[in-house]
Amino acid sequence: MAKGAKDQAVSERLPVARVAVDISLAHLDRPFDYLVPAALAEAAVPGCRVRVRFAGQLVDGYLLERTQASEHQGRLARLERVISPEPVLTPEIFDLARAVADRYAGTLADVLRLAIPPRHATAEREILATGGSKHAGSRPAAGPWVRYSAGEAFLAGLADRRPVRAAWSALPGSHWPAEIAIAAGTTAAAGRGVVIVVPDARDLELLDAALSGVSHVCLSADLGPAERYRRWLAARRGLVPVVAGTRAAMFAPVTDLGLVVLWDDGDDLHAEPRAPYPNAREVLALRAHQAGAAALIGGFARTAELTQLVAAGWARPLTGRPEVLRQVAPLVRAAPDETELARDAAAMTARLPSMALRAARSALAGEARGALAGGPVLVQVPRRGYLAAIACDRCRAQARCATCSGPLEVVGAREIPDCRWCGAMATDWTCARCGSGRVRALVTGAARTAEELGRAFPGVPVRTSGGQHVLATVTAEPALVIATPGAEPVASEGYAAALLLDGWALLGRPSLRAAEETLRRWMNAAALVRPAGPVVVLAEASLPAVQALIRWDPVNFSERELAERAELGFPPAVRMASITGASDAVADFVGSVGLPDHAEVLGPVPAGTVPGRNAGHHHQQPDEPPEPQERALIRISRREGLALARALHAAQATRSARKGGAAVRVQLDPAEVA
DNA sequence: ACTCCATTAGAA
DNA sequence: TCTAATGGAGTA
Repeated sequence: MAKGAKDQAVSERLPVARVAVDISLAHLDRPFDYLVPAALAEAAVPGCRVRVRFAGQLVDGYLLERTQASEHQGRLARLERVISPEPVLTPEIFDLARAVADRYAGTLADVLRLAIPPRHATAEREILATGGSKHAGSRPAAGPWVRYSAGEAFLAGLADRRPVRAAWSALPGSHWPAEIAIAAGTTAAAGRGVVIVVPDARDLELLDAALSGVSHVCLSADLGPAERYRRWLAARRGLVPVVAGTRAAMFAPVTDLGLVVLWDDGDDLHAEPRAPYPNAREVLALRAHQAGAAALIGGFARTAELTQLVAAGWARPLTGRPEVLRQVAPLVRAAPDETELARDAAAMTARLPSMALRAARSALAGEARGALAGGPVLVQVPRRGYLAAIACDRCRAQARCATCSGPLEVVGAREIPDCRWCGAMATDWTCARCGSGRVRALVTGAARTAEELGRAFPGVPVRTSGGQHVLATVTAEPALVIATPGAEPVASEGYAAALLLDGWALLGRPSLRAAEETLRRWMNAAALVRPAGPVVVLAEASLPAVQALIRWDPVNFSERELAERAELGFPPAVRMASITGASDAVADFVGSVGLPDHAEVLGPVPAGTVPGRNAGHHHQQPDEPPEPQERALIRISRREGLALARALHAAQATRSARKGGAAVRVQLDPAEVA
């Protein structure tokens, strides 16, 4: 039998390769079989990257397994190339990625793009020299964990390699990176791997320092491709047992995973913005479940989702001992915001409640009779996004868009306000209530607040942290530290006091999560204050979120929150899917889904527009009219969540197979539903 | 994105 | 009856 070069011999051993192609079309979301040429027999190992001809073109893919025979009836094509024999897709990560895709009605290809960093050939060739110390340390002492009721039991579980799962409520003032480092060190000393995920680069820095005694690598988005791949490979090759990082590290391939850790699980940075929009909490919980690993998930506050995991019996509370909490909890007082005084930055210092000013003054100066020295005072102010809201100059009603009733804002130095929801310019705005045509800023930014406060405390240094300039730490010197939520620096010896000025902006948002999110931000700031230090919050004391802060009781608050959402039929008590896109596309798609019984369709309703000048879509004309978007929600019981995801995926498959109509975005558990 | 194949319209 | 044109399905 004469054969051309193309028909060269096929591998004798396991001649068939099952390949997942890197194409994110729902109807192609399954393995395809290829023949392994004899020349590639050695390199074509399970998990390696390959290149194959698919539908006439060369595409990347991952080799899933080698088998003896194929089920496929037709002729098999051959692997074109093995990109490298490095098995980057481990069995654990494959199972996880498949489960995440199924959970979120997405494709394996999309999840693998999030999970596996691009290859860097040079980094792959190097013999690794990693940052962390090489040998596994000995088991660390329980240290701060003795202050938690179940702390020692949890560590004992880690040491015994048991899958203990904790819903962690960190004690205020605790140095949480050290507590995580002890849990990680205990797991590593027991010979198992650890994955730790924190919201941002600043948290990662703190954690990196705390992990100095544990062999680890840090993964974050700001590493270059080479360094990123180098560290990721170090974990994959089993050279380091512990990986710490931001969101993408949730997929890090550590050897013999024994513990997953997620800090501050309510932070929206844990939600991946790319399809299929997985959330780190869900991914890590799924991963711990599949790998038989322990889990440590939580923060100072408690999310309804984590409470749901406790209610389902998946995790157990890990909370501070009551007697310890009584000693360390900040002394919170509420100053009601009756006069809308904080909304008017110009008058803010003049009219700041005397309680807040007194607290700040004595904290800066120290207390004469006690041993307490003066120290820094943390002032939490609204984030930039909330700052630029504007109101009617005469009657102070919030200025709203004439088209869609969205809030108006002024961006940068521009004169004309535009709508934050639909983007329409409000050229001829008049107040709907009093008819005035003039607007004023409701609040100004942190910089302005800093300026105003500085004037009220002459001689006291003012530091600001937020936006582009985030401070990681401040010294124990007396100073005013103005920070936006999430950017609060850690004070080396704790803050002498904290003023929480952004309550109205946070609580007033039209969001299902407004109260929970507000409490989370308050607690994250208040937790940085010295034990039993003063905290003043500008909000009505009777509000549940304020009560929870005063009593430092995130668990009870969250349980009520979850119960309330169960009553209203909101996540996480139920599962929700959102379908977004052009209006006919949404209607079309929803109609084509073979919905499971008891699924409930809400809408579709208008959902703003896609901005026409989006830089990401290069072929869109700048003057193209923005396309009106609609959104439908589908609600179903948690039990049937997987069935719904499967149905949505199937509908996407039908749609992508015969390229019918415009794309729709399918999102499970969207961050905002209200 | 590309190919293959079935179906169908058109012309001998 | 043959052939070219067209659309839809499948992609190994």
